[in-house]
Amino acid sequence: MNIKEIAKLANVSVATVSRVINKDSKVKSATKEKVESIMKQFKYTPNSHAIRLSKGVKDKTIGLIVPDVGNILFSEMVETICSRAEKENITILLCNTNGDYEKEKKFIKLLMEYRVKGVIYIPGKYVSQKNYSFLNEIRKQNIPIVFLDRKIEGFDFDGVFLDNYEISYNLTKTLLKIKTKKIYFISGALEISSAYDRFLGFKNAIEQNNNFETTYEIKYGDFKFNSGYELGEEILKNHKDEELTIYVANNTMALGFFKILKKYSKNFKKVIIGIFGTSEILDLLLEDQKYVTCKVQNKEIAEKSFEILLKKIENPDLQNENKKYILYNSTIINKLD
Amino acid sequence: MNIKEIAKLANVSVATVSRVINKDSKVKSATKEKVESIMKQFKYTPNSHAIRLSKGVKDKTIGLIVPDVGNILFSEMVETICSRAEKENITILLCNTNGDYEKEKKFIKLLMEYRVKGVIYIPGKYVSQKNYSFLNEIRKQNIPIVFLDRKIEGFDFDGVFLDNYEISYNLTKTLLKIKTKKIYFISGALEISSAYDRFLGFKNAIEQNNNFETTYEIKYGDFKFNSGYELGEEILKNHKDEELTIYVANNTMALGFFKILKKYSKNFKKVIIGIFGTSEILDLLLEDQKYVTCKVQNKEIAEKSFEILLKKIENPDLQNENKKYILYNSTIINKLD
DNA sequence: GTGAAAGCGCTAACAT
DNA sequence: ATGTTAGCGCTTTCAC
Repeated sequence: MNIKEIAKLANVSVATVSRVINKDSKVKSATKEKVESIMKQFKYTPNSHAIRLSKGVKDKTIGLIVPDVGNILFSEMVETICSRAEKENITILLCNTNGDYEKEKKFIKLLMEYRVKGVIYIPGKYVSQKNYSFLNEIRKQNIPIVFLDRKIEGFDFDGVFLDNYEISYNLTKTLLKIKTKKIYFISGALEISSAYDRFLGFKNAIEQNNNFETTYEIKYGDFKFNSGYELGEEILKNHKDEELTIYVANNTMALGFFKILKKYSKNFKKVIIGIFGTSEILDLLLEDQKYVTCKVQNKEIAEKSFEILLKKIENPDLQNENKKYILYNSTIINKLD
Repeated sequence: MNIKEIAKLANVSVATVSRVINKDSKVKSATKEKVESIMKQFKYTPNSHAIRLSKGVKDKTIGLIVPDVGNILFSEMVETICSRAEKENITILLCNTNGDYEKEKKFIKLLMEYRVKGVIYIPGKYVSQKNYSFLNEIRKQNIPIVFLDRKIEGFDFDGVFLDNYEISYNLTKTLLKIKTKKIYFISGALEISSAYDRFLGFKNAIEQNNNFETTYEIKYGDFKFNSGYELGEEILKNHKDEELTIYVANNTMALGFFKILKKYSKNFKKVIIGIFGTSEILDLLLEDQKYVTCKVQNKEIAEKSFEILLKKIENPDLQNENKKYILYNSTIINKLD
């Protein structure tokens, strides 16, 4: 149903219909009502592209692909990007993927169709069996894309990340200052690049810094509260020693771990905790603990990713320049004594 | 710069340029390169509306206006709405306002220009001196709009909210079961409808349920962590009695309050806390406390707002039907003994 | 391999 | 107060 058909049905010209739509000029109220009733009857809604094309409106929109806006880590990134975008009069199409491959693919295609000016992409898991060629397609369209926080192997795009490996390595090294037989590692899914790099940093730090005196055991979680709680319980209920050393790969799981730790804490004389990332609340909870942590610069990397994207949007000639991978390091916060 | 001009500069037809843009058919590589270099040189990017108009693509987008996506309360709402929207193949334009009137106005106008199919609107403060006539304009365009969580006085739109008054009234009533001389109320800005209704429920509960034996003092915060901390300190450092009763109007401020309470807790024998809303982390912190709280159904109201919007989008005839204001009540969680 | 031209659905200037 | 019509910038069929 388009304006022409409405016009015909109402026995008026398209111009009149257009006027009615836009509550514009002086249309006789009789005709106005007739047109409106026809529009209603046929559930007509004007085509936004036609309107905007004829009005000469161009718009700057970018796509923002996020695993889970409900997660405070990402929502802070989204907020940062929104605020910067607003200043540039750039509008944001928000795509929440749940970390799901199919949705990521669907959204990328959608954004291409929308002809967005650029994309900031926080992937979920990278599954090597899956086909990520949709990333090639978007490149062919010359739409700049910047990875944020997590990467997909094998694609040469710009990206801004935490230096997960390095930070985790240093954090573990600090943790090892307290001699322990064993460290439990509560990990995120290793298909997520950040989780993998954190694990790798942890593993290498152990292997390179203690002559293998310390062993470790890894538990696979999903970066969420409950998995910290549940994996924590698995560990706590089976651990007989009065000393416990544990490394939790993100702060949300750490909160879950704390919840269960409270229940079991009487069993342990000494609990040492390493946590990748902290937060105001975590600090509160950790007050009486011995722990090692670091600040996660999520807002900073989000902002940086936007700046890079902006530059690419404004200078399409840079599009095929060398891609930038930027890593943000972070100082270790040592509260071991 | 448009396709025609590019064509002219490259000495080819628009059709050829179009083919180059779309990496489409067999274009001689010489011509292809020539066209591409011209496009690059003039920073040409095709007009998305023209493309989509000619391709016959229609899109369903809605606008989502939020004070602060970085706030977990709202980000959970956003997540809920995103997920539902994705199922309906509806795309979301995210507008982060910072609670700022000017931005709200700007975004509403933007969304009208975009001809979005509908809007979900979480306002910031309602300032009666400001001019909210942009809401009339969007109504004239027949774009359905649903208020979420907070309202603007004087506009007859659909909306879904917590029953802030009722819940707060009940919460306070429960709190009053413990006799106290005075209750401190850490409030949000009263220009925010939810904050105001919570205060009103609190006030009326006190006045109606204790023959005015209990007095109260209100402190004005901004619903954020720091304001719980700072207002908490104001209260704690001046309160001489060993008993303290306090009502915090949202859970984020409650966390801030906890932080400062830890510092002062030795001064008090008995601290009773009322908190509007809770969370997994708050529960953790409250474990050894006497408190009254309630679950805030933020996801539920978000989902409901989407359902209402969807119905309006699908049945434009309902557009001018009676507006719905839906209030979500919540049971009080009583941990006083 | 390339071009000419119709058409996508609307707006807005100009006519009447 | 209403109609006619030339665009808006692109895609796509059909010719060549």
